Amino acid sequence: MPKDRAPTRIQKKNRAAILEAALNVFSAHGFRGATVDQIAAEAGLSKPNLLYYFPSKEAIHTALLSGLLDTWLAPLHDLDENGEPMEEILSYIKRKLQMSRELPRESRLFANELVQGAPRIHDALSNDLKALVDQKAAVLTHWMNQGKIARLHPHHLIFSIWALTQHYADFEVQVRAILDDEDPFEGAAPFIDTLYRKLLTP
Amino acid sequence: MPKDRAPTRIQKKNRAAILEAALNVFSAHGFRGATVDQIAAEAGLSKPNLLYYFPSKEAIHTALLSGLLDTWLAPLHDLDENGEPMEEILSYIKRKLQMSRELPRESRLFANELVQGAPRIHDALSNDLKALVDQKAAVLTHWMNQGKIARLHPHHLIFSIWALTQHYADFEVQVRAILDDEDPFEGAAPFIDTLYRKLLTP
DNA sequence: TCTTGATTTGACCATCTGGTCAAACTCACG
DNA sequence: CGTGAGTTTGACCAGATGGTCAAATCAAGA
Repeated sequence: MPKDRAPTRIQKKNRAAILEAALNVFSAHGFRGATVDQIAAEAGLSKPNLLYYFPSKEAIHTALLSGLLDTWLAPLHDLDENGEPMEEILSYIKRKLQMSRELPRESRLFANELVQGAPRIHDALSNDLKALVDQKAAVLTHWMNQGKIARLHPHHLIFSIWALTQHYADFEVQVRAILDDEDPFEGAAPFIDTLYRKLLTP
Repeated sequence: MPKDRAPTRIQKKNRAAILEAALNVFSAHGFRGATVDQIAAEAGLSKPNLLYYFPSKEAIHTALLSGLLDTWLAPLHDLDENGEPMEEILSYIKRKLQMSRELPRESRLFANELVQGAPRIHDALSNDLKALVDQKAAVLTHWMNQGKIARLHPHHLIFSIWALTQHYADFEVQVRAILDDEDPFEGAAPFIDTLYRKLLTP
């Protein structure tokens, strides 16, 4: 294993290749379903070589998850309490859906983890995530009190946005099996926009 | 393996115990994450004894999935084209949410399968499921044409119902991590009801 | 009770999988 | 160049896992 000096050119390249490969494999098969050989092959490395960069399969998975958590929560983080309520929320939803479209592997990575009880990120959920959600829920409540948006349970409002947007990435096969040729996101975007416009109008 | 006569008392009991145990294990760990030993232990059988009733791990999984698919789709199947539109849809949603509450393992079993690309039920999706959804989508369209409910993309309307209701079962850990003590379904039911009332009112 | 098919099990096997290690090879830099 | 750190690999290992099998045990009808 490399010492903890500044990473060399090769280290940067290989670490990145490993994480990229791991994202493919973990998101498609879950933690248990992924094999180190598979990840190594996809990264263009031998298994021992891969384990030269990460001490274990678990370490790769952890690195991936924690590295992506911020990205994943960025849209919610960006919800601005000083902005125009309806506009802020609809733009949050738009960014969230965009994310499902552009980063479906990331979505499925988290989905896999969550469906199985989130054994490896339970802490992040009840600490970082909960704190962020509670804070934004307070903003929503404030807007409701001002009469800017309809009064609803703020947490469930956030859950509904997650559910609706991530559904298209997480259960893409199902959606595609039902929508023959149609691009799922093409129809989803206006549908979801309409939905929340109606729902949030006081 | 037992001959294909009428199943004996013992066969019935053990097959049922195996499927029940398999539901626990597969829904919690996914196909690859589940082990035959684990299922056998949970069913109170030895591994060879379990494999006396089902020829393979795969066979148990298949039997489970196909045995539960009907149950899973029953609420949608029951959507009555001759009923009162708004009432029919809201009652479908209610039953679907009830199902997530009472059968979360089943929900997660399918979720696990879907997130990973549904390798084992792809056919059922593009045949049985698609046919059912297309048929019910036509009913929704008819209601929209009659002006009984707001005009929306019928397929996405159905997807949204699935997303919102199943979210509470599939990602229960996440929901519970954020809602401290609160029963998730307690708040979800009125929220979702309000949402669709507003959305569907023409 | 006796017989026969149903049920159960301990022992076993091949394969897969995460991980190790020493030896070989490469690269950057003095 | 030469050299030492960084990188790569073939061979290997231990444990887990899906599955097999012959022998033992059990259940129920004649």
